[in-house]
Amino acid sequence: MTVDILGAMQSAGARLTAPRRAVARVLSESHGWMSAEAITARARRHCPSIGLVTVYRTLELLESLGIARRVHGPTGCHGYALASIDDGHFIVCRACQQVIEFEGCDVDRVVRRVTRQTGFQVEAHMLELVGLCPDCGARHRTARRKP
Amino acid sequence: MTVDILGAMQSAGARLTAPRRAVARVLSESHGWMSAEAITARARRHCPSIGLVTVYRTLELLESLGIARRVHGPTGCHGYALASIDDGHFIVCRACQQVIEFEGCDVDRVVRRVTRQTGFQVEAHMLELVGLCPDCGARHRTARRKP
DNA sequence: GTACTTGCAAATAATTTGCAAATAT
DNA sequence: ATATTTGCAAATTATTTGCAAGTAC
Repeated sequence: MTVDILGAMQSAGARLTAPRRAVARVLSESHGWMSAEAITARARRHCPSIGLVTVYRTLELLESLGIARRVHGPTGCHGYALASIDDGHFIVCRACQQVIEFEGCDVDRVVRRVTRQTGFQVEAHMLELVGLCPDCGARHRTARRKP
Repeated sequence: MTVDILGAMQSAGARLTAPRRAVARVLSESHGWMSAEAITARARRHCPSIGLVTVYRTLELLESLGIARRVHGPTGCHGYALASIDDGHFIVCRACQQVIEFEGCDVDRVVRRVTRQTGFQVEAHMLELVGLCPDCGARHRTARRKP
């Protein structure tokens, strides 16, 4: 595990249980975002008794610790992925659900401008890029060449 | 109605029905985002027989025409608001749900950088700012002064 | 007149809550 | 020992679908 999820949970006063370890492991082994359902299925490999509810609760915990973040699709907000960068953002592949995190979103300039123009006091922002990862992009181009 | 929603629907080949007029009117009179449920309730004033399902279908239509856009909250994606600017973005007041649209998000620079760094081919982006509108901000400060 | 729309009821999907049993510390 | 955590079943909330009746054009 790149990020010390277990350590972070422990320092936060949360108990290290088998279900939580399982969710942490699944998330850290995933290179994309996963639905709660998918996480549950995978997590059962390491903790057969785990239920969907516990996964939701663990995700909630990880989210509050800034370790996981929701991935919003145009259809809804149905995914979770690990977030190692503080205030980082995701770029998501629409084909294979791969997620890469990036930091520095240059949004400060916009925030300043919009603050000035609207009088709003901006507290948070949400940025997500969607597209095709290199592999899916290549596959896509190949597919189009010979329809 | 600032934007000619009805005209746009008509040009798209959609029929101008009472329920659709009602939804268009409600959305255009709203200064914030509204849930499908809330839109239905308001729309009944103009079209008493309207049902939630039709509202969802109308919103889907308006969204496909680029006239309405979903508002994503941290908790989910449960709102809709009018979108007059092509490729515009929202700044949302977390207290009163007021929504103001702004354009130009300076995201191009980030997109170019992330494209270079990840090899992703970016097709879309999603940006939303959350904060307090001037009124709610003032109210908030007043409330804190005398707790 | 006909193809598009509507509204209902029911289906599906996503997430949350109550609570007794299990367990990490 | 004890407060936290789990998993189930059931409740909620959000959204979609099938279909007969209604309606804009």
